[in-house]
Amino acid sequence: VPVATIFDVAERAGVSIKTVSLVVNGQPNVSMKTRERVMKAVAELGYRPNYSARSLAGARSFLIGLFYDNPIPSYVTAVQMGAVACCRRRNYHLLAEPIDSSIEDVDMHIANLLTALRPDGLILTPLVSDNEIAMKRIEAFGTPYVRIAPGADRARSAHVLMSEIGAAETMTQHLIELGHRKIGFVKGHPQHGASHQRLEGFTRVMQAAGLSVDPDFLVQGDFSFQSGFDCAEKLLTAKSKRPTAIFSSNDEMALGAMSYAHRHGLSIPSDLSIAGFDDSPSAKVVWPPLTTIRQPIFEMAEAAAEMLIDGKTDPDPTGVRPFRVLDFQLIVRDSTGPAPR
Amino acid sequence: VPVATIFDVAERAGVSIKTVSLVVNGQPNVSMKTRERVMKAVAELGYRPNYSARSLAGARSFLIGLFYDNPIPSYVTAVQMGAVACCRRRNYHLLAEPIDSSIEDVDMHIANLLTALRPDGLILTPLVSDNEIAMKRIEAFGTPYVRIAPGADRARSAHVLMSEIGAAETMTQHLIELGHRKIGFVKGHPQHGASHQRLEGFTRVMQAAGLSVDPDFLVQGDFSFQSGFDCAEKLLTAKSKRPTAIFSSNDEMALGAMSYAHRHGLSIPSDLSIAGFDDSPSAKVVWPPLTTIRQPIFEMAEAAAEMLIDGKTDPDPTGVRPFRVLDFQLIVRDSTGPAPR
DNA sequence: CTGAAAGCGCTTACAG
DNA sequence: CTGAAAGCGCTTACAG
Repeated sequence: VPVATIFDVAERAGVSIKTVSLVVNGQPNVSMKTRERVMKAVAELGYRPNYSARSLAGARSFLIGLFYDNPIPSYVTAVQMGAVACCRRRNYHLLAEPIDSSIEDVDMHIANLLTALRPDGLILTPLVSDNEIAMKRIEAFGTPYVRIAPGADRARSAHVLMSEIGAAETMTQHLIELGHRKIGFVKGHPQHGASHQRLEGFTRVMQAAGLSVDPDFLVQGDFSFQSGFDCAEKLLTAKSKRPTAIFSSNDEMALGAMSYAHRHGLSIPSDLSIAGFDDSPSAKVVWPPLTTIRQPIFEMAEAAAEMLIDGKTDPDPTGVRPFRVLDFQLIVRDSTGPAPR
Repeated sequence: VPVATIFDVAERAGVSIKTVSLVVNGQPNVSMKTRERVMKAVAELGYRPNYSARSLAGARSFLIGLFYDNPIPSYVTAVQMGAVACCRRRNYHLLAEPIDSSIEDVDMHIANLLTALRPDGLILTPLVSDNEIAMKRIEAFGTPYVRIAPGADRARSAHVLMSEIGAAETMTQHLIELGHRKIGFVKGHPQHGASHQRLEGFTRVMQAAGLSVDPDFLVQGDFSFQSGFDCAEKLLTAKSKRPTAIFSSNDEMALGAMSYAHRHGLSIPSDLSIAGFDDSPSAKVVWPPLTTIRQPIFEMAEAAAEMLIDGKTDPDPTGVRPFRVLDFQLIVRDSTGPAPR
């Protein structure tokens, strides 16, 4: 199918292709008159610049890569929708790159993508945002990147996050206010830096309230439903001392814990309160609906894409990298209630 | 960052760039000796062909576009993972393009993508796979496309599907075997062609079993959790005659129906059986676990990408378009049981 | 089986 | 404010 090129536009508008290029790219220094003539020709011919040619000739590819490695579909989808929303407004496109960060070929995948496609920027979501190999490779190549919810070493790159600690503190406070004293905590995936912070928030508030954190009440999950189920078993199986509430580092594991409780005849929240983290769509779906923390995932991804496209990723003169902090929100539903007795 | 080009490789291997191009693209007609010399140089320099240059000079962009408009994250993610799996093997990349097919600018989005990025092929998933405007525009441009689960007009394009009718028949049979006679059916999104077929399968088996399909037992949903909730209300509110089982056109609505049942003290499956369609991750998560149909979504997307990359989308001499049929599977869990009384 | 050369559709110094 | 021209890194007839 024949498509209008920059030459066709130039001819129709009676200018050189240079001028067309300036207009199409929104550069200043073109007279109003000329600009209008060009825009008219563009519209009439339905001209759209060829990305490959642009990328080859110029410094931009108009492509943003999104690397993700997160087993939760709702998270992945929300990130993507947010990033695409921004890309659309700016005429960029999004390359979806699922990464298995457990595999060593993260390195090769990334090298491939960078040298072959030359994206203008990269968004890294957990667990990739804490992946040393990935960051090293990207930095060596010099492509700008912004991390979403980095777990550590924040100064290393531009990033967008919410206060994981604050959110965990808020939830813990909520449980304590309901009268819970023995609270079990289900940790997230060990490589997910942000979930260490969630644990920290939990611990801080417990200690501030004068409540000891029993090591038996701290169990290691991996964000999966199954691990939530298993952790609940560990927490609830010791009859002598069992928690009256479980705070899980994400919703998926909270659902697993809930499923365990159901199977063993515990009713929620009268026997056991359960709280999650994420506000995934299933949080509203389960029975009873889950008390959780709303993460502004869509907005975080949107902000990340924006920083990239605006070129706002370099450190300022004092060496500080740009970052954006978005707000979380405690969502109280029916899965948490007053402590029994 | 300086990167090796085809000239660097040619120089190092002592051949012309033409030869390098042939080798890199796996063309025949290069002597074993030359081929090896080139491959060695490629490896030593870490050469990776630039996609923009390739796309501009040649006929291929090595890009596949995935258009989707489906509110269910697990569906979207599965499709994407399947498509990416195939793309990776073949050195293609996936452009993620969420489409709001209710909006009229579907047309412009697609035109933009096609003329600007020149993808080598397009995958359409519901509801885009039944979108007339989208198909017209793509056909006008001449880009190969394959539809996943097209609802109608199958001959129009290459496609991959599973037997929606057969799956619905199987599920309906399952319910009848459990003794259910009054079965409510929750229809899917009206623009989702495949869900018309699910209704057809349901109707067929009901009639074959000599059971009338009460029009009051057919309610219109839109695939959302909320609509499932509302439909359950409609079905269960008439006290005189209420179904003993509900067959929902997707899992999400089945979960909504389940939530309604819970809120109104109906226990599942002893008072009411509920069946879904999809086998989404939440089907295992809810309580009780949901009886459903497993759709091979990942595999369907993988097959679609494969057809595109293999160039197997044109009609054969007799005019038949290629298509692939994958198998569904009935997954019986605890949400369906013997009919009450 | 392999070379030399044109050309894909842009951007961007270099002039004016 | 605008032109003429080089060049980005490939593919692909055209020759041999």
